[in-house]
Amino acid sequence: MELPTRYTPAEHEGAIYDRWEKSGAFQPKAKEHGERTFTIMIPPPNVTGVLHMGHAMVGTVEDIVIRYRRMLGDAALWVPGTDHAGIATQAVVERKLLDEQKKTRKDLGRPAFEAEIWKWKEQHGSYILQQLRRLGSSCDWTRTRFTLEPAMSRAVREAFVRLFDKGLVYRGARLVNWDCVLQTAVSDDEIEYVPRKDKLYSIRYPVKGRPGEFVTVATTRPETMLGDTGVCVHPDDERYRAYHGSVLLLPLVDREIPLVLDDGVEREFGTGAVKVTPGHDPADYERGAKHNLPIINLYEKDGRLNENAGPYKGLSREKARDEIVKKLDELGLLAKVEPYEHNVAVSDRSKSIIEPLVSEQWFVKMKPLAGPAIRAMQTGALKFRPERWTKVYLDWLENVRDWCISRQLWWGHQIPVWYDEDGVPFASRDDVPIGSPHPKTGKPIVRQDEDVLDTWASSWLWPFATLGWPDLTDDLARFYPTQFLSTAREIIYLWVARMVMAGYEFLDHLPEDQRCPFEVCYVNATVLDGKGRRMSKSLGNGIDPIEMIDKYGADAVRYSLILLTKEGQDVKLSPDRFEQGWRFGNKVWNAARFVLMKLECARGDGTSSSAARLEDRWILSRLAAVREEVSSALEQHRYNDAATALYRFVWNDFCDWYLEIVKPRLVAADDPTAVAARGTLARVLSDALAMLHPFTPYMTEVLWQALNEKLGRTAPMLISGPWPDGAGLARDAAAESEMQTIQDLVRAVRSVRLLTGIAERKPLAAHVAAPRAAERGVLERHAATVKALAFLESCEVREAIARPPNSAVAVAGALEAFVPLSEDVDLEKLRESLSRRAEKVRTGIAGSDAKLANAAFVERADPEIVAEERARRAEMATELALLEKNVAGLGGINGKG
RNA sequence: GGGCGAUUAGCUCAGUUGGUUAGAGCGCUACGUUGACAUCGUAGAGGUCGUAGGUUCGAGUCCUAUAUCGCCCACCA
Repeated sequence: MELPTRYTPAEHEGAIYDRWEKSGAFQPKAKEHGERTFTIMIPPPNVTGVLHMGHAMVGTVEDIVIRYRRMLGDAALWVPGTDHAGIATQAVVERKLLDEQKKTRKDLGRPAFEAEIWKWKEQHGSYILQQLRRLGSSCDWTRTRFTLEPAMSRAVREAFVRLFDKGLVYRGARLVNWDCVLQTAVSDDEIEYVPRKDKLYSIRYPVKGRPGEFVTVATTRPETMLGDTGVCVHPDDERYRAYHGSVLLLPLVDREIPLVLDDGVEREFGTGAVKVTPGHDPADYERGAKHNLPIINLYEKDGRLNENAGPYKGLSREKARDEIVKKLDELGLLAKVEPYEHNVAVSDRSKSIIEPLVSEQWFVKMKPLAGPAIRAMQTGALKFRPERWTKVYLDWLENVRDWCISRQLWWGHQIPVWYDEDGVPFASRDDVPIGSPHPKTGKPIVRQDEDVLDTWASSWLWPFATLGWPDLTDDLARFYPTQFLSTAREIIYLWVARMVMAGYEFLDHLPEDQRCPFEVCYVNATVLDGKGRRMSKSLGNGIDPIEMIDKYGADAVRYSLILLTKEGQDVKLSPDRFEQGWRFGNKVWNAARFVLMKLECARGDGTSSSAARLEDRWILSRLAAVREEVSSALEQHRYNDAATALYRFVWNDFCDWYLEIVKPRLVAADDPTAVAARGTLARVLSDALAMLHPFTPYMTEVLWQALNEKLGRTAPMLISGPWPDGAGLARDAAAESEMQTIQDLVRAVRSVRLLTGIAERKPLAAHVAAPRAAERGVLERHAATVKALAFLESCEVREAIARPPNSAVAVAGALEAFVPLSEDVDLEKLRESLSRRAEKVRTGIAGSDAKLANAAFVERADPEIVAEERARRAEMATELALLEKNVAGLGGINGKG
């Protein structure tokens, strides 16, 4: 089979992926004694989701890791799946319903609406997983999970009931973050603060019994005054000393509210007097509780004012604000309005302004769960990459607050709590029929709690629920705990920390040191746009990974992402950045194509291990080096270092030098030395493809098949490995050093050509002065190589040579190469170049002298370092002498002399 | 208010425990195409490593301060 000049991803990717999947390669291999398992659980994307660069990044890292472990021979398992994403999904389907049928979910009713969502999920729910396949993700699709499937429900109920029975979950009326659009509570972690230009209103509250006297308060939300039940001032604030113990008259409603002393009040801010609205402000809620102030709830679930707002009942928050400000102004109670910038709490999902309000919700006590998750860090059971996230994780856990887990939604796990006629709750693993007796009170059960659980209350069970928990399945025993989690920093609190808590809390059949759900949490880079901004839908600056895959191929997208991304460091990405990966792929493809063409001439011997020739020894030494580098980088999660090492090896060492050296011999099919070269070629290409496979799986698989076919080898697919074991490979310092001499001379001669304008391929005669016997030997033995690479028709090497008349010269270390010129050539550029080089070397010598002249350095530095410094200094001096001699020699008119 | 990250070539970024004359890709300049690849090759120009101190024989690398940009947490009405 002849490979085409261009690799066309679209022609291969689908077919290769099918073959991998059908072969069962994505599934962990059969269980064997003493096996090592390696498990990754995907961070389940929202079932409504569309693949973005963040997913691509996380997915690429995961796939590199799982492919590497699979090739190493581990029983590797990567479990895929999606998250039902309560609010997000419900919102999508509600919108669709409204658009298509002009109906709300309430029009449909709960069962019909839920059916509608399931229908939507069946149709669209695997979209993002299909996209992950395009990326090459080698997940075990036979185990695809969904956080709302029945098996997950069992796990969720089990977890809830256990917490309920231990008293770690409770129901109570608390001030929660209320999303007025979605009409549900959301947790503290689901809101964000956005800066907003607003107004600060100062309002006069009349003092009872002192006509004409006021206490003035400042607020950004005047409409909440209707819920005020007190005003706080600092006890030492002289301005208000006269009013201590006074009662104020709340304007508009004339409610009597006390002036309360609280040393938590900032005297400098505003007027130093704070209105207290315990029902609608978290800080006021606490102040109110401290001073026993009543709570007044002003709002309906949709954010309109309720009957407690008196004449303003039914108005929206905004409308009420306008009306109230207007009225206060009329009454002369509006003291001041000034522009003010502050942070406003906004719901992550609906982007609507959060209204804090008091309602009955379910909460999880977090403190007891946090302890083991903190210990996991201390015992080393859990590690973050980069390590700095450890602190972020611990800070959150140490200050963790109770978690509001009930949501007033229909899409989710309905809370497994039933109430008797007195409202006494009862948590159950199984459905409880209405009318059956409450196990504690004996009274009939009348209803199930209507709320559903926060999505994270199912996804925190993901690492073990996906393996069958609460049943103690074989899978659970075999694959838990997992080894690696690749994720985004936004969900360290929401998901990562909670999974760790859940692992310790619920897997109590395991010894404590085996409960942590993953060993390493790799926090990925955040992908920014070319201008350094976050990619977001609203900015429209996102780059669609699928579009990039269509254009450049999955391998190029993966490779580019990894090459650009140092461990966890944000990356600015513009579409053209994918070209680097694409170019590299093209290079690999063509190098392999060339090798395969030449292997065709091999007479069955592709495995010769005798690599006596220098270039063979050299490239195998480089291969040994890169193999060690890549393996160690992968083990240490330095993926970009691994990718870079491979890039340099393939492009610079293999293509630029090795292939160029062996090319002439390969072309001459009857050259007996070509056999050894072919053995080397096969070995290097094999190992390089294997090491590249985790990064660029598709192309390497195609080439691997072609290589094996050419060699008559029956090998399994590359996806199954093996990872190169380095057998027979070792660093060869002598070969690397000899090769260095050749490269130095060749580069020097090429440079001379360009600086003197001699055509690159015009044959030249070179006279090389090589005072050192070792270098002389190398150049003599490898004269053919040097001549071919530098396009020399002859290359005479001697210990010393006087510069021939009218010749150009190159200096490389202790080597001098003279090239006699047949025509009149301007040597000025060459002289400048030598001068520049001399200047650089002089700088080096000066630095070196400064060091060596420093007695402290010679005495205190490592003797090895000092010896190296002396050697380096001597080398530089040798080179400088040659440079200076030749600069002077070229000094005449056109260098003739 | 607290914490974290970034600051190195025109651009985007590497630089692993302090130790050569600070690197890569892109871009730029010059030259080059009859056979792996012009999506290529060869050579080259280009940087007082944000600033100021300090530690050290020696600092892009460690410490302190500071500036600018970004992110996270908390949040004062």
